[in-house]
Amino acid sequence: MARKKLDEIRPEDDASARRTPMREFSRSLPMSLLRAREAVMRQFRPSLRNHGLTEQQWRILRALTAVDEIEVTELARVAFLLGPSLSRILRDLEARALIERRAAENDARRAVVSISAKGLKLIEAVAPTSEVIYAAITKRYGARKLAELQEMLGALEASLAGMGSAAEAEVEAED
Amino acid sequence: MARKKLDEIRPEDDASARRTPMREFSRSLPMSLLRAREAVMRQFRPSLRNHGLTEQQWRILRALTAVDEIEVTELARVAFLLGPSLSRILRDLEARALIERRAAENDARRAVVSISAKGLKLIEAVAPTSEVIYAAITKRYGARKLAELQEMLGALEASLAGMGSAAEAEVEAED
DNA sequence: GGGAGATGATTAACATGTTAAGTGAATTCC
DNA sequence: GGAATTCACTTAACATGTTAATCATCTCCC
Repeated sequence: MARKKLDEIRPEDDASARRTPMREFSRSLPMSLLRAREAVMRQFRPSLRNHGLTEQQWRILRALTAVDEIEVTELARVAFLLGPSLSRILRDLEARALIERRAAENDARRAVVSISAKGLKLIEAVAPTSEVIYAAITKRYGARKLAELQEMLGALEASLAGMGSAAEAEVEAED
Repeated sequence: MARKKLDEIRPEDDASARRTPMREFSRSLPMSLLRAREAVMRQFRPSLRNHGLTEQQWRILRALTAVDEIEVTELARVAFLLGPSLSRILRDLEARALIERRAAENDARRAVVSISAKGLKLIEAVAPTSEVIYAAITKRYGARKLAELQEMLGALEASLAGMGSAAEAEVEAED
């Protein structure tokens, strides 16, 4: 139960002595992506917060400015939110009169959402600051490098798109 | 209030007609990072779930296998979790006897955490599948390209590290 | 045209993200 | 050496992530 104290082993021996060989934790791909995204979002969050918006609310309003109206399912795909999150947020945004919602013409199951005039006004108040931040990031990191990074991220997403979960064998083995 | 109907305008006119010029939403850096990370985590989540672990619980146990024991604050830094999240998760992991906790010797404020034998056993049960998945991702995307991507992500994080929020001027203006 | 299954959206339940406030212990500094 | 401050951690409160279940509609097919 009790494991070796730090002063009984040299730090370099630590990993090899006890562990299943694994990649250094902090260098795993999920952690790299998480830290990079957090570093970026940390720049934007204060400005959004000043305008009473969360990151996800901003994503939704932002997506709505690009279309006249859109069905909820399609909005979820575009804003990259799961249905339940989107349901809650739309309820709140509608209560704040930032969006409008109506039923689809030919299918009572579907709902169609659009941004309101008030929502557009809010977007226009936030957008300039967001652009300034984005420009600052681009300048710091380099426009070319940024484009290359985005291309590589898109390629990663694409290469994993058709990858059936490698855990499937394990699932079956434990059923 | 009412905005143009889709059949009253041509789709190409839509954006330029109403919007503050902004980057195409789906190509923004935060969205690219979010989608890429989700594509990766989608591969791992089923396996973790089979073992009753969330992604964050796994991160914590994983980090604990690399050290003998560690203070909570340092663990938060390594596992990239905020204090409140970590507090809750440690409480749960302790209740499941996957970790052990004690007070620091010279400072009653600090808590020191370590993984238990049961926790180690769980890690060793999950690790092989995780490695298989990681290997599959690496093969699909390319080992060299993956290394390059991680390097670029690290550089992005580093270049933004010292960047005071660009929203500061805005904050002061609205106070 | 009606019942079985599929579909779109919401609700439920639990875990985490995020900021602010609280608590107890150590440090500072006069 | 004690009040004020700082520090480590926890709680609180609210928003979102995640999976499962529910509900209403729609489609298909007999």
